Amino acid sequence: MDRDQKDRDDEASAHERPTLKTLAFMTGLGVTTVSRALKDAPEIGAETRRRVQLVARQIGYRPNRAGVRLRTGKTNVISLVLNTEREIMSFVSDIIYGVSEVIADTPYHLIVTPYSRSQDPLDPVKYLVESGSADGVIISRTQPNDPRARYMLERGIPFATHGRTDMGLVHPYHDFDNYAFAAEAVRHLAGIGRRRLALVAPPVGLTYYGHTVNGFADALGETSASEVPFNTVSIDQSIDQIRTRTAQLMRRDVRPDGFVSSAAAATLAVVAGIEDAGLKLGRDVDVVSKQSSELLHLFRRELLVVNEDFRLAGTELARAVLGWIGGAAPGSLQTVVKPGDVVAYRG
Amino acid sequence: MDRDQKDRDDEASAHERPTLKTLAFMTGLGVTTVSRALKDAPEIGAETRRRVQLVARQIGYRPNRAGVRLRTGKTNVISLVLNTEREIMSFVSDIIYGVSEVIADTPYHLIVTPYSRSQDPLDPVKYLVESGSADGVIISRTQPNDPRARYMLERGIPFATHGRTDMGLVHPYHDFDNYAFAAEAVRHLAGIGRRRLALVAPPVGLTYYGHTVNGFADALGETSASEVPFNTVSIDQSIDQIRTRTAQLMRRDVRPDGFVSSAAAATLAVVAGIEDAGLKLGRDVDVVSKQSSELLHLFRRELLVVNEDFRLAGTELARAVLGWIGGAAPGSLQTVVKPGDVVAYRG
DNA sequence: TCAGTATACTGAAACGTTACAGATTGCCAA
DNA sequence: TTGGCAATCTGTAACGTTTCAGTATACTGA
Repeated sequence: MDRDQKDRDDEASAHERPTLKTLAFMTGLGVTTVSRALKDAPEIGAETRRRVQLVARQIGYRPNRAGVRLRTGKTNVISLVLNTEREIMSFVSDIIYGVSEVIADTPYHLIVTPYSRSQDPLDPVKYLVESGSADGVIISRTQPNDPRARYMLERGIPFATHGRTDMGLVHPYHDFDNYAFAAEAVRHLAGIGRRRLALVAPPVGLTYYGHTVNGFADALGETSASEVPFNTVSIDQSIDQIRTRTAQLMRRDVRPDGFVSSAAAATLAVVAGIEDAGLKLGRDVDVVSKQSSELLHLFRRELLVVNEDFRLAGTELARAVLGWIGGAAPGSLQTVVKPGDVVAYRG
Repeated sequence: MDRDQKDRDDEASAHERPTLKTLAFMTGLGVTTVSRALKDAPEIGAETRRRVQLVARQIGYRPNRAGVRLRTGKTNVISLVLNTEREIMSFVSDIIYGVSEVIADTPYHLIVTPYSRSQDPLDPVKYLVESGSADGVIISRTQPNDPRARYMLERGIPFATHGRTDMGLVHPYHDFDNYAFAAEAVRHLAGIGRRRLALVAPPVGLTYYGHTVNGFADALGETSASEVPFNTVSIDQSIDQIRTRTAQLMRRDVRPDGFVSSAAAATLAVVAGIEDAGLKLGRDVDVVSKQSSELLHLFRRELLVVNEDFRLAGTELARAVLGWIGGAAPGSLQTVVKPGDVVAYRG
C-alpha cells in the first residue's frame, strides 16, 4: 500500500479520530505546517492559518494527548493529593469543584492521587514526580517543615500548598488566616462576657495549628479572659472521642464558658458533649466555630460561626499551580484570605 | 554521535528516567526482549525473564504512560463524571475515596471530569469518548432513559452508573435499594403510630425518584396510613426552600405526622421547618432519613436514620468498570445494596 | 546427514506529536 | 542578471512503547 492509498484510507474511514495527518491531507499541506498553523506560529501565512483552523474546527480535531505528552513531556495534568481518611463533612468536594472550575477552559485534566494515613505522605508525591504523571501538584495538610514541598522544590516541579510552610523556602500557597480567625473568635467571646475559653485545635503538626494557637493566645492576652487547656482534643479525632472529652471537661469544677472550634464536624461533637454534661448552649457556654457550609445554624441557633470557603481555596490553588507552570514567580502566587466576621443566627 | 555513545550517555546521566532502552543496555538484550520479559511473555527464557525483572525493580523502572498510550490506545484512566453544583454535605468525597481504594494497586489513575448544571450532562461524556481520554467512565445522577448510557453503549466504552437505568439495555451499575428504604421507612413510621406521611423525594427525573416514590406508595397501601402530598419539594432544592415549604406545610390543618427524607441535608431543612412551625420532633412528628455519615443523631436525637454507604458505592462502581474493561460480562457487574434497619438514637 | 521445528532472541515500523534543519518561491538591490 | 533575503512551507527524526516478521541456534526424528 503506497502513501497516497494510505491517506485516502484515513480520510475514508469516517469514524477514526482525525489527526494532524488527516488535516494535512484535507488541506493539502504538510503535517508540520498544520501543527504550526494550529498554534498560531508566526511563519505561517495568515490565510493558511485560518484555513487550517477552520477545517480543524469543522471536523472536531483534538490533539492526541499521548502524542503531545510523549513528544514534549507535557502531561496537561494537575494532581490533587488527598488523604483518604473517612471524614464527616469533608471539604474535599469543594476543593475539587474549585479546581475544576479553573481548569475547565484549559487543556488540563485533574487527577486525584490518594494516600492513606498509614502511608508516608511523601510517597504519592514521589510517585507523581518520578513517574512524571503531572505538570503540577496540589497538596494539603501542610506542615511548617514539609518534606513534600522541599522535595518538589528540589525536583523543580510546580506545586501549591493548601496552608503555608515555614522553612524559609518560597512557593505558591493559599491559606485561610486562622490566626485572625482564632483571635477574632476570642475577642467575640470576651465581648459577650465569656471568661474561660477552650480551644478545639487543628491537628498538631500542621502549620495552621500554630497559627490558630497563636491567634487564640495573643487575643486572650488582650482580654481579661483566660484559657482552659483542652490539649487532649483536636479536630481530626473521632466524633465520639471529642464528645466524650468535652463532656468530661464540662463536668469539672473549673469549666470553660466559651469554645473556639476549628472545624464544623468537631463542633457538632463538642455541642453534644456540652449537652451530655447537662449544660445549655448560649446560656452556660458559647461556641464560635468555623464552618464551610451553612450548616451549623440549622444544628443549633446559638452557635456563632465564621465561614471558610474551600471552593475558593480550590480556585486559588489551581490558579497558583497554573501560574507557576506558566512561568510566573512562585512568590507572586501566595494568597491568604481573611475570615469574615463572627456571625450569629439571623432570624 | 554513534549508537553506543548514545546508550552510554543514557546510562551515565543517572537522573534520567529509565526506559526500555536503558534496561536493554544494562542487560545486554534488545528492547523487544525486555518489553516481553517484563510482561511474562512465554517465549522468553526463564532466567532472562528473572534477570530483566530484577534489574527493572532495582532501578525503579516504570513504563512511560504516554508511550504505552500512544502505542496501544490504552489510557489507564478511569473518569468520574461529576455535577459540580455546590451541595451541603456532598457525598462525592466518599465516592472518590471508594474508587481510589480499588484502583490503588492497579495502573489506573482517576480523573475527575466536572460539568455544571447549565451544561448538557452528555457533553462531558462525549468529550471523554471523542478525545479517548479514559478507558472507563463512572456516571451518577442516572435517569431511567439515560442518553449518556445509551451513547457509551453505542460507542462501546466501558462504564458503570450509580443508579439503574430502565431502557432495556444491560450495563454495569451499583445502586442502593431506595424502594426498600422508602417502604421500610413508611412501615417504621406506621409502626410507631404515625398516620399521615409526607415524602421528601429525590430529584424528579432520576431513576431512584421512581424507586423511592413507589416504595413509599406500596408500603402505604399495606398500612392504614395515608400520604400528605409534598411534591413541591425535592432534595436538590436549597435548604431555605425546603425549610420554608416544610414550615408552610406544617402550619396547615391537615399536616403530616411523619416524614421520609431521601437525604440528610434535606432533613436538616425539614427539621428546621418543623420547628419554625412550632412543632416538636418526636412528639408531633417523626422523621426517617437516609444519611451517609453519622451526623443526624448529633443534630437531633429524635431522628430515625438509615445509613447509605457512598464509599461502598465507589468501590463497587470502580470494580464494575474495571471488570468490564477486563472482559467480564456487563450483566454480571450489577449490584444493589439493601438498606439496613431504621435506627433510633442509641444511648 | 539433513530437513524440520521449537526456543530464544532481534530490528524495524508504527502510534501522533513537535523541533530541527532545510527547501522553495518571489522580490529587491546592485 | 545575480546574489541575498524574507516569507512560507516541508521532510525527517525523535519521544517510549508494542507488534510484526523475522533470524540464529540447538535439538529432533528419520
